[in-house]
Amino acid sequence: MEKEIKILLVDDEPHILQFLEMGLVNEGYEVATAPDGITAIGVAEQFSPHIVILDVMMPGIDGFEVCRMLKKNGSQAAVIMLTAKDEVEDKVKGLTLGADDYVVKPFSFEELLARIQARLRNQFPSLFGEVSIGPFRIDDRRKEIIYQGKVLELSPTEHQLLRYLVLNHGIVLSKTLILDKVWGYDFGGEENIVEVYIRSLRDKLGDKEHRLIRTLRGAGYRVDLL
Amino acid sequence: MEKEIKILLVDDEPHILQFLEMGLVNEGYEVATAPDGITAIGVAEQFSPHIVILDVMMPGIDGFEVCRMLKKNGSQAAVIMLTAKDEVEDKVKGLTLGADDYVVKPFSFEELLARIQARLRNQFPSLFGEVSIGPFRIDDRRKEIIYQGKVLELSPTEHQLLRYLVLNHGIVLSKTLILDKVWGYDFGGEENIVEVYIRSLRDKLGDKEHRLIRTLRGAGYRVDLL
DNA sequence: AAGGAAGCTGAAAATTAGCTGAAAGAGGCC
DNA sequence: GGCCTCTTTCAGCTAATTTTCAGCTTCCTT
Repeated sequence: MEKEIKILLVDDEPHILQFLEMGLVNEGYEVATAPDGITAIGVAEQFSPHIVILDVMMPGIDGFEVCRMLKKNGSQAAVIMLTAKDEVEDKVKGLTLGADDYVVKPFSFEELLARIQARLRNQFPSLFGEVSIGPFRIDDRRKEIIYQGKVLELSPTEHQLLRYLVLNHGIVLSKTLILDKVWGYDFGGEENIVEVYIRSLRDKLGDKEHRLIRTLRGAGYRVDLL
Repeated sequence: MEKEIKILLVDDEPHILQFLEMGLVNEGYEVATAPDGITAIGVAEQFSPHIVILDVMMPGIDGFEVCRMLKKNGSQAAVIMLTAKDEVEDKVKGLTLGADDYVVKPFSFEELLARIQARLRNQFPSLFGEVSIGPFRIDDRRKEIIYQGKVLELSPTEHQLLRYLVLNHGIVLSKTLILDKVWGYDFGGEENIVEVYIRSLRDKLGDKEHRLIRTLRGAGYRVDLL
């Protein structure tokens, strides 16, 4: 597996916090959260995140202040601020105070994700770069998986699943584990969905004999690179 | 066997505690237990476990708090939390407080085992590695047993049984014991099933003379490495 | 050598895991 | 709205696996 990228989320609204956290964990990031500025400073010290996502409007210390303090403490983290539509002039203020990027509420999760990745590429290029594993190449930047030189046409879930399987090739992964890692902890559905997606991947990989993605009855699945 | 891996179990229900302890000891782990959070903190300090398995719901200090305190005390341990189905949002909370993984009750023992091993691999890779015993190699990651260089094709039960026999080679194992360890304490069937499976293993190992898996009439079976 | 207990064996019966195709549901987009 | 893709559920199917069982062999005891 690649090195874990750590993100600290700071927002006073538990809803948003939870929503973002689940989404980001699901994307494979290591996530910590804090409900206010003070906590955030403390957590950041121990957690040393690569990225801090900061709500501007918070009770107590506001986002700008947190940002300033982080930088003062020598944090390497890139800071992305979340700001409401009618606080646009804050943008100027924010940039001068060290924030690296902005996302205006309401925003789509995909947009935030894109910003995060853009930042990471700028700030921590070493963490990036596509991985080649056997006949696979995983290009996170392009969100592509290349198999035997050809780009696979995958749905988002298929992509995540295959990525997870390939990065953990040679290891048996139970359906429950896969469900947790790919679908997330709160997924309420049946394990059968894993089977369905495995099938779809096998189809797209031309793995008719189930040699690439092997089934270990009663145990799970394992990718064997040929 | 990885004899020196230490696990601390914390749960207020004696049933569960005992059940898990037996299972884990059986798997070769060194196990300590604690019935509540306070005790757990104390035990952890002396025992310095590699893994702590924590029930979330406990009288007195709850799992989250214990987790936090452990980390504060500089514990290296990975923390796996046990949480009830309807406490799913706790998952989110837990991860931010330092737990490394979750298992949702009710869970199978196998599932917990898989999580433990996954964690160990992440956190203490040096402790890991497949075991070679005589002509056998047991690779738990791949869930494979190699005999004389060839991968054995085993059903789940066959795999467990052979693994248990080989790890305890040289020791006579009674059918009752085997039944308990491989089939579980609640198995209601006949001991004959052990004979049936032993036979199947002998077949697959080419052990026609019963020299590898020896029968000790009235006592049990013993694996003799040649 | 007979009788009985313990273990072996092959096959049948019962159970279950995983596969599959199709259909229903959920969003997003024009 | 209507159309698209993607996700999820579902039920029937298949085949692997587990379990039972009855008859057989082997070994021990007397």
